[in-house]
Amino acid sequence: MATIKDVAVKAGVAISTVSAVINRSAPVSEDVIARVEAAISAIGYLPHGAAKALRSGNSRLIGVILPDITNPFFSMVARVIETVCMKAGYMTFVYNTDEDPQHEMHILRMMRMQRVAGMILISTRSDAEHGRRLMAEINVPTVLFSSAVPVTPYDAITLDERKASRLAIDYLAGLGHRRIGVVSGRPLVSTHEERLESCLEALAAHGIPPQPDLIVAANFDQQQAFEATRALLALPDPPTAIFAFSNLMLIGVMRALVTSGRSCPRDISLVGVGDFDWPEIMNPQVTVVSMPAAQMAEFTIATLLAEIAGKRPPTGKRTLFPPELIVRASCASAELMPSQKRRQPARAE
Amino acid sequence: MATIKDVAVKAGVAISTVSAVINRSAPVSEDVIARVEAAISAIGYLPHGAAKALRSGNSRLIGVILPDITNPFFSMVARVIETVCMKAGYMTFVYNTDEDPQHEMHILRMMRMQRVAGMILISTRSDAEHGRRLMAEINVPTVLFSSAVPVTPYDAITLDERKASRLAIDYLAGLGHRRIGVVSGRPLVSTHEERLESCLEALAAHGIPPQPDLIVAANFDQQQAFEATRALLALPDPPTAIFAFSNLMLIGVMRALVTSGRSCPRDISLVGVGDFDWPEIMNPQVTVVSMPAAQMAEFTIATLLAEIAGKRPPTGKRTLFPPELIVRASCASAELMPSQKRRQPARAE
DNA sequence: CATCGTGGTCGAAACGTTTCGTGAAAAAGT
DNA sequence: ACTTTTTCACGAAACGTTTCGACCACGATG
Repeated sequence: MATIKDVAVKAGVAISTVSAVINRSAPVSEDVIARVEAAISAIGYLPHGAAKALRSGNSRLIGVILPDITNPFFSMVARVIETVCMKAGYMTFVYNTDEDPQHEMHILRMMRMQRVAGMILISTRSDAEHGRRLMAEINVPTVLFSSAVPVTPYDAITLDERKASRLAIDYLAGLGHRRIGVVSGRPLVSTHEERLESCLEALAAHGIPPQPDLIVAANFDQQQAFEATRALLALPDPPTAIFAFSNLMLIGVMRALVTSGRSCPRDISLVGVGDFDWPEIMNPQVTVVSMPAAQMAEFTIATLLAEIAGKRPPTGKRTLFPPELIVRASCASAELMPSQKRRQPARAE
Repeated sequence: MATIKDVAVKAGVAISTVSAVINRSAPVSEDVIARVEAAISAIGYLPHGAAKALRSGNSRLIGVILPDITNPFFSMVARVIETVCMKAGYMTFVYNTDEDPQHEMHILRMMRMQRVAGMILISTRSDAEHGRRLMAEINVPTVLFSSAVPVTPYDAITLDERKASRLAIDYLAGLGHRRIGVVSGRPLVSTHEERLESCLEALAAHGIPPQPDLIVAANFDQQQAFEATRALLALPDPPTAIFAFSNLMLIGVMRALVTSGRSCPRDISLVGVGDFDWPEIMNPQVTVVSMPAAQMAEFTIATLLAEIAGKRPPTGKRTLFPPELIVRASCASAELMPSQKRRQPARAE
């Protein structure tokens, strides 16, 4: 491979001069610029990223750590980040954790070895102990997305989780539902904790006491949501509506409904959080609490870039974005439902 | 940040000795190993990736270039690659091209600046001119996935595209369909060209002459497939079945059906290529030609890793994987369809 | 006329590793 | 007891850049 030295001899100038024209870091005469550029394209020179990074102490690399790129929400976020970063002259490493804290630590280590200039961390555990281990491992500008880890000095960008729950529960309760199943996420994840807490508050506000048997945790996992819903439906007095904490879990719930021969919204109503790209092709078209995902992603990467540039120091603050209820066809009034007596408990299995 | 030198002084040994214990690249006494390891964890030393890469000439980086990570097919492939690479001690750069050749070239350049050890290139244009430009830019072990560029020395892993078309057309023709719409991809992409060619062959084998007005190209794009389908449905004599060349385009077709008030499979039958994760929640559940995506991805990365390790030189050969027809509920016998006379042409717009 | 920038160029040091040749000490062979 | 081999540790060079101080020529300033 050609090096900067080859360019220098070909153009008949010093190495440092070539560097100056490449980076426009010092004044160079028109004449020399032309010669150097000619030499560069003549021998097909491409700077060596690692050498640049080593010497300049700036890798121009950004790490993105997320639960699962297979989830359309995260892949969309990753694309936004990639695009913005590329424009700013940064490359991105995107890595999946599957929400496994140990794996997450490993990835963090790899990113630090690459001396990333900054990181975006999505949806990790958020208990204090994990927070401390995280902080020990991170010492690079970082912003948290879609989750809030306590006791960190890092900025966080999230949905207004409490409002999201309220939107869903108010809607369902407004339709007359009193037995509302909640397919929640994973304990210790802030998204889960906050949504769950305000779910209970919203239910209470409608005079509905906590019904522990209707609240199941499915770890933000599609298959677990499927199984949890099967269990919910097998209850002697099953819920008339279900609120699922994520898009993938909503899919799990829907699969459980078709497997059990339930029709939505005739037999049961459904609300999820997180929208889908093509709701028209789903059966039924689901009512969801949507989030301004693209804007959130843009704000996140802008915050990180500003912090890296040293323009804005980390404030440790949290920025909330407002959710929105999108009503489609997966909910019906509780009064219009066929009486629960008429329906048999799901066949034993 | 701590350097290897700090470790060396802390452990009271030479720098080269520390390097030897980190990389197990030379015999070191138990005693010294212990001292060095203690020093490493004491000061929290992490090797500097760029320095390693620069000196050793091995970045341990692999580039993955794909059209769009948002497409579930590609995100799944990316995950498989990430996992396998991580086990082999490589990190991955995943980048989106949106099938834009110019952007693709730019990404290629960035990857070469990072001195990636190898690349996986997915679904690019495959005409000879682009192939030449590509070859000028690439000089690193590479394997092509899901597309074949002619005149390259690189291995390619693809579906057996001809069989995929045959499976779909045989099935549809077997149901009695004679007017079969084809929502194809993008000219110059091998996947498109081969599928289209064998579509025509398969149609001919069933005594169906080419019907140019029923064949539309939608660039593998969901929205374009939507529009193309609208046009197809507005034809005086619309098709009774549609074959879409990709998962996303199939979604576009389905959206067009919904928007036009067509019911599938009553009014029109549908086959796509590429399966969906949760077909149960779709309306209707689609019949598709599926591909063994995970196995293909594993084979691809294994091939690349072997080539990087120098175990297997690039053969320039192409490996085909067999597609499979998965029959679900989106196709009906042409004879059972309401007569086409009874149906009005789609309302003008 | 002496002095002071200033635009343009250069050479060399440094970034944090790996690698290779050297050599001392210990182990093995005669 | 003397060589030969093996084992372990070391020092220094090199990887391809950036960056900084030095230098020179030249026009501007006092």
